[in-house]
Amino acid sequence: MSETRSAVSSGLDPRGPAGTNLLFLREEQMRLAQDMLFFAYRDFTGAADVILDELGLGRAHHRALHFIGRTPGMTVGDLLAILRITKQSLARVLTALVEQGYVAQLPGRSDRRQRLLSLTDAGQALERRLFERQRERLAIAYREAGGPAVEGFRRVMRGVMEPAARTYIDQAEATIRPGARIGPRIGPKVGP
Amino acid sequence: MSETRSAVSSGLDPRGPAGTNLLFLREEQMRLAQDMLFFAYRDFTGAADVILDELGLGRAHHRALHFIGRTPGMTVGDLLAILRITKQSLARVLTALVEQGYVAQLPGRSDRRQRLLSLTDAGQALERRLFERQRERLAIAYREAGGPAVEGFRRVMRGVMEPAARTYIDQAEATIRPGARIGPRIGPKVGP
DNA sequence: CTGGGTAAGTCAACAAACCTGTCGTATGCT
DNA sequence: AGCATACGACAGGTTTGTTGACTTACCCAG
Repeated sequence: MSETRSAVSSGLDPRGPAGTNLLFLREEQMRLAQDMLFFAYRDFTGAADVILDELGLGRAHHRALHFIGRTPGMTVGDLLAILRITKQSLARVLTALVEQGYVAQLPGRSDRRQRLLSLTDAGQALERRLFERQRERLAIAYREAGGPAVEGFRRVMRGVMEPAARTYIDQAEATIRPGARIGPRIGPKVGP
Repeated sequence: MSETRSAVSSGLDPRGPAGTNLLFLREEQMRLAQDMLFFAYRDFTGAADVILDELGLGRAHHRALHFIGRTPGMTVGDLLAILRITKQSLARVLTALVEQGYVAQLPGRSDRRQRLLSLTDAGQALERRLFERQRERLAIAYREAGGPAVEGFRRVMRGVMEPAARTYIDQAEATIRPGARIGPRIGPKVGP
């Protein structure tokens, strides 16, 4: 079943020699990107679902787990700003993760109102299991596409994001490639 | 506050000239891709939310609208296979779109059990409005990244998807670039 | 033409993951 | 002391997804 057949019947035969309607091509290009973002995100996130289901957790939990693992010691507010959900939505997910021993909360040293988030050993182990599934997909993609393509991928993805997210990415990238940045130099520190 | 610095405290100073721990870099590379997929998807889909809210529609409606617009004349089953949701979830969205005059259903000619989906004029207009918002983001990304990067982006995104989605993409791509395919040749074509 | 399988719609009940709004507590800053 | 901030919690609501059982209409093969 399913077949997934495309009935691309919309006119505009671009058979003309020099003319080939550039506007049409550009638009098609972008609609294709829409498709791809949907499919890639669907299949990438879906890769971890099996494990998640086993544990009775959802994708929301995975997202929290991922970002806490990325920047241990982050505050609840930071996580809120990244996920763009409300405090209450996060609270539900977070308390579940804390209760099940995946996430630890420690009072901030400089500001004791904060509860700095980090993964416990169990949390790290779980995050790793989830990551491995997604890693497989990504490894396939990177291998098939080749090094230069991966660089292009990064540049486009970066461009789609909002400025704050770019800053996040640039900082993370600086960890692994201390030279050669695309965007403007970034300041010493960042507001949310 | 927030700092957002990754506490890569796990030993192995990659300062060594030739050694630079490739395994670590590869893993960081992939975690970075995880981040980017999240941010890019979040911001890309979010771009259309303003309009959606105005009309009391959600992202589920947008997704349906998009794919129906992409391949007019598709069956409900096709759409189900693409979205990967249940019949009932789709039914809710679809009946709303039909009732509000955005989507038309026509009985199939060869198989009259089917109800072929297409956008009405109003549906096309709405889809275009939604698309324009997302197009802006994409235009920025494409412009900043440059042509070769876009090609790389496509290759990686394609690799992340499941086979069925690749086929879909390959067919859509064949419309705008009849030559030079990466994947295997695809079947004859499909009547609308 | 009859019977079995298929495409789609529908009803009912439920769960996940969001949302708004409000309040309280501890803490920081001026 | 007074106001702002970081976080948690309660109450109630929406969207979007789920399962399962059932109906209607249709295709096709025997």
